[in-house]
Amino acid sequence: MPLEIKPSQALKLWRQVHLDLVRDHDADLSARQTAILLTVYLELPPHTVRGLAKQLGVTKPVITRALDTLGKLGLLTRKRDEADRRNVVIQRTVAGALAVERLADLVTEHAKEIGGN
Amino acid sequence: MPLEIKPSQALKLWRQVHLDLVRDHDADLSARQTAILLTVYLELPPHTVRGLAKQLGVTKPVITRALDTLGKLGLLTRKRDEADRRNVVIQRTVAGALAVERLADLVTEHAKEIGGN
DNA sequence: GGATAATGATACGGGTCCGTAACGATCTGG
DNA sequence: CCAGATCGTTACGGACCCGTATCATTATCC
Repeated sequence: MPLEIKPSQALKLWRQVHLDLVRDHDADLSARQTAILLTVYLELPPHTVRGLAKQLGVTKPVITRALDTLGKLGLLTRKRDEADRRNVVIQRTVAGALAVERLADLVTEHAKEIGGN
Repeated sequence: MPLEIKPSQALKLWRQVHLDLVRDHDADLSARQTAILLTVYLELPPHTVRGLAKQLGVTKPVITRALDTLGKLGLLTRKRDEADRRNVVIQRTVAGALAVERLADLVTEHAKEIGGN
């Protein structure tokens, strides 16, 4: 059963969630950072810098910098891959999982409030 | 009829749309810019700097700068209010309407692709 | 008219991010 | 082994955004 959303509903939902994100200004993530965070938490590991760069269609330094920021926020960690020490594996954290969960709740809550058209 | 979305569906949807937004990197808006753009296009006019600042819970310079950027992108325009020349009225543009419409389509398309859990 | 208030814009010092290019570290294949 | 490829990071110059404070312009009210 596909998820049925009308364009007008989609826009209301998008606006309401973004308003909340702006107002709770402790979690001011850019679109790229959000995409990275959700990819790490939704897709199967392992996640590497190169793999993320390819998925997002951006260069590696972009990923490195985003990981710097997300790491500073405690939302994920980097670990050197001991099997191939050139690689860095991106791992989840408790704080990151909570942030993702909160985002999910934010979206579902606002979806409930949105009427029929 | 409220909109029913499960948390796991919400996250998938959020990720897919953000991935698309990152890949079409002509429209790299921050959360604040997105909130402003959607507010202008969804809520009834008139929109002022002060009003937007209050709705988003941020200071006026934040709005001014965001309007600078959004104006430079052609997504909206400013016009002096002739009735009270202290006010600036934020107005929609054709390009902005198209961008909003495209975002709506993006969300609805990805919603369709998302399965039942 | 003149003091006061309100509105949006600007100045400033600091931080973050960008894209390109280069770099050190590590693996691989002959 | 050693040249070459691969991986993630860093350097650099430039652009953008932040928050606070201040500014110029305009309206209001006595």
